[in-house]
Amino acid sequence: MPAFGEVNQLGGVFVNGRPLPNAIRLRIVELAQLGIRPCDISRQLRVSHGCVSKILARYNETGSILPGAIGGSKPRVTTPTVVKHIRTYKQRDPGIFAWEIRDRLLADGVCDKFNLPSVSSISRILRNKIGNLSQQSHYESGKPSHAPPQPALPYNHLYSYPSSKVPTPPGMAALPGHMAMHRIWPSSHSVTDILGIRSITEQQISDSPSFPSAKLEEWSAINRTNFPSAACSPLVNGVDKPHLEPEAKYAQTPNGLPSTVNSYVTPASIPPYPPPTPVSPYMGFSGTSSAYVSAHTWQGSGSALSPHSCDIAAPFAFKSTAAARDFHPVSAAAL
DNA sequence: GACGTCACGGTTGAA
DNA sequence: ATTTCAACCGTGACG
Repeated sequence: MPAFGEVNQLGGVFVNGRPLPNAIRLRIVELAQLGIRPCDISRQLRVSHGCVSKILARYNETGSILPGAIGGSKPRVTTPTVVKHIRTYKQRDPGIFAWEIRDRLLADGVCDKFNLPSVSSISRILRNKIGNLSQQSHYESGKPSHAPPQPALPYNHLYSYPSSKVPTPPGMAALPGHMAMHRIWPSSHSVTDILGIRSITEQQISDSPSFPSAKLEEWSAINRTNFPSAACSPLVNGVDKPHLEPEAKYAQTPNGLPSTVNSYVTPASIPPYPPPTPVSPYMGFSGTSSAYVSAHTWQGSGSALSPHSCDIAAPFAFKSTAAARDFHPVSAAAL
């Protein structure tokens, strides 16, 4: 369980161990593209400069503003296909050693050096998944390559999550100048379908607490981190801390925009610095939505980003089946 | 003063 | 159901 939020040296609230809300991530990139210096962005959004630096660096590298995939295990190398081959090798030569199997997997092109299971993994497979072949083989022989049923999807596919460690795939050009998150999506859905473009992104960007989790599903399919509560919970200085600001949490503007992002400076009206208030971390999110809404010009203001406003927004089809999970229990508890 | 980097303490989720 | 472990996080400090 995350703490109830901590306040950094700049007065911003953050949740240790958790990514910044996407609204803030977006703002960081937006402001940077407007020519605002990272140090100013840091002060303005009350995010540590190290974090700003990291987010901008990642954005420059991957085109994504989204955080990497948190948690989970490394992609499995012992896919059903590999297991099947191991089984075959073992059936053909019950006395085969694990290291021999390993060599054969490589030689036969079943695996390459990057996904070749370790000898210990192979041993484990032999022990746990294949077991006693002398008993199993005749049973198996009648079955057409009945490898372990799951998972149907290759793990590597699933793990094509956006991450600095997962550079832009060869076929997918980076799209500097706007957030090209869609390029990392393996989904067969159209980008528009996935993203829902503005309607979704506006909610997302504004961290609508009521964001329909269904719209987040795609993301969870490619990201081990089902998108954090940030995507659907209210912000406190950009941090989802419903309990900190229960009222602001549900404050929504007439057009459906929650009041969360409004405290960020909009590109069209960026003062060099935020009020040097010794900010209550919650202050910025007190629900004064009007500022953001009325000055909601970051999309159409002719800013450097505006030509790609949809593209900017697009990446924010944050998907998370866990988003609701993350958020609601917290808010429920807070209430 | 600005900024890149990294140790740290933290969260997460598959195995 | 619980534990382990390796992924990621943002902060804060250093250079």
